[in-house]
Amino acid sequence: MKISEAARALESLGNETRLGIFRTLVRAGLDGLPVGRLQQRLGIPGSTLSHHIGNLVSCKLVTQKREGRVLRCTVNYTKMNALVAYLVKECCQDAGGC
Amino acid sequence: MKISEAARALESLGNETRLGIFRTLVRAGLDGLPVGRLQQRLGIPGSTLSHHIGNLVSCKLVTQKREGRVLRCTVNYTKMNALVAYLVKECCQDAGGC
DNA sequence: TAGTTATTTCGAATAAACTAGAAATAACGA
DNA sequence: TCGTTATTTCTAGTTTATTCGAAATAACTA
Repeated sequence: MKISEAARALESLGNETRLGIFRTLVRAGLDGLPVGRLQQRLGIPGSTLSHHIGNLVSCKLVTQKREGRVLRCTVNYTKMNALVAYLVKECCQDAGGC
Repeated sequence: MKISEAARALESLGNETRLGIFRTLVRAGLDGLPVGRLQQRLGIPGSTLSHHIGNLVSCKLVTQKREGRVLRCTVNYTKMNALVAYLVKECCQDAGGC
């Protein structure tokens, strides 16, 4: 993972509203949640919510799939795990290991 | 860890310059590095570097200790690990487990 | 096709972050 | 105390993010 890609994802999660959306989706698991359900749970105006979800999708932390009238959002666990791994990798390498 | 605290730390890491500083310190391990050494390695103007280090320190991802004329910066591994844990905790809890 | 629900896009106001030069402070050694 | 090195604080210009109402689009149902 490139540093610019990691920074982009961390920046996305570094907004309290987006982190709230993301954490709600993490708890929801593999099935995810429709946008409207997120709106119910979080109480955010639709345009604001859509803007933040778009941000999470654009850096691939969240994926979306249309199901009729509903857009279902799901955490991209592969991306999440890669991001977590990026933060800690090569730890203490310049000092000869932890 | 509160969501506001996690978002604050993620926001800090979500800037490419700061992420570069942080990753350099992660690789440096427990001994960390003086500010000047970071400046040599990263080639950032002093005032900009100081500003970003201050940001990392203010959200406790990095600690500083004066050693004579030099200020040594070290990653707060406890905080780093807590942040990583925050991102993945309660995963799939609303769906009955992963 | 008309109506309804779900969601996005547009637009514009407000707020905040990033950058870096210059000046200030801190700590040491002569 | 003076000079030198290390780092921060000040300041200001520029850029970028956040917010949300209103209007537009998408998909279904009658």
